[in-house]
Amino acid sequence: MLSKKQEISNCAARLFRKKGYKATSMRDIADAMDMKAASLYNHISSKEELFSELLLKMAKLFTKGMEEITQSSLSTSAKLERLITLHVHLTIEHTDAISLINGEWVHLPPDAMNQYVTHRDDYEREFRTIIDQGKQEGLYSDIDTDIILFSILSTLRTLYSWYSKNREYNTIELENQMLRCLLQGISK
Amino acid sequence: MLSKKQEISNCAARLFRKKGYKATSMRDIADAMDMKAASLYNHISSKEELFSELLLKMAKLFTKGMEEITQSSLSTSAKLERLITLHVHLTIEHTDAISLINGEWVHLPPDAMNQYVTHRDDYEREFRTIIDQGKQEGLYSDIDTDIILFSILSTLRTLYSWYSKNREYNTIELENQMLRCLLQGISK
DNA sequence: TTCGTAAACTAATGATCGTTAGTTTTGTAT
DNA sequence: ATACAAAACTAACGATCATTAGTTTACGAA
Repeated sequence: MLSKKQEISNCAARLFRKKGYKATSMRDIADAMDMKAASLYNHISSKEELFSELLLKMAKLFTKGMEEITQSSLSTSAKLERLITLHVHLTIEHTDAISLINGEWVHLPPDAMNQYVTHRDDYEREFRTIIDQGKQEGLYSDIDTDIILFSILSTLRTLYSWYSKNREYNTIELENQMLRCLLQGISK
Repeated sequence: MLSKKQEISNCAARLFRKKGYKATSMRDIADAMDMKAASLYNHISSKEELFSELLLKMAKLFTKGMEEITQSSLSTSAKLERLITLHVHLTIEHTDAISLINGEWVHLPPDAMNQYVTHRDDYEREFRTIIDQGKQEGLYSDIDTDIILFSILSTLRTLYSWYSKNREYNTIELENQMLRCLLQGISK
């Protein structure tokens, strides 16, 4: 069974996603939890912290996943494939919270913002390293690494919105199609 | 020379992008324009309308571009290429306003929301039709059309954020790399 | 049953929001 | 110079916000 705080967190993630952080009031969250706004403060300390914890939790999951991949002895191409499936898995398991990564992170308070941006920059740097390594090994085309990185990440980071409308999609099949689409491209 | 209303609109687009619609106050916009908030109302009628006009203007530009492409006699592959360059051009010319398309559109008031969603759905339907046509012609792989569409659109719709950090990129070269990346994929 | 605490409640505070009313300034055409 | 309108200003409105203080209820342990 989930703790009340966890319930509130899940509830907030859903509302932050639907209406945005600023447009979601504590009263909105309380209504969805069937309580009064003031009662929320028996379980959380502030709206900002509720939000920060959601985003930093996701950032840490990505950092952890990236560490496991970079420290593995997998081939470069296998590492990139693992990165794609990491995004697919985290998207399926944390659909609401992951949606906040794309735009809502700008509302983080300064301290959480710094932590978040550090996680994000580190993640992107490691991602870029893997692509560069693959290019050196002759695996990938000579398109600008930054463009490849941006293209793959923008698709993976938006997957949550597509997945929400297609939840019946088999996880393995979704992984498979994403891998083919992002690696081989759409041309025959 | 730009009208004052146009100046306010550009200014608002920049702030809405940076801080989000809800987090941007009329006083923020006024400060950036070097006036008082109340004075803005000599030129605009409300914050909501200012925002709606920005988003609907972009939606109409995409609808117009799509119409010109679908009504042309170009080959299917050329049509898809033109769609990609359409996104590149609109991104370069309306970087701030286009950024609102991804997440901020949820704050549209009901009437503008209906118009916006209609534009968006029509656009996606036509995009899908072109991809399906290409598959029938044997041009593209048999990956789920929805996944191809989502993958291409998510990249094109996020291009503004990448472009903002790489404005020195030559327009033609950017188009070229996007076309290669989205059509041929990254594998050699 | 009683005690103690966790968690709900009501009520209110100060801040900020979009917007309006009423007034003054600015700039231009006569 | 004068008249007039456009556009700036000050001041304030009602609404809503996150949060706090103080109080009551619910409930398991003794």
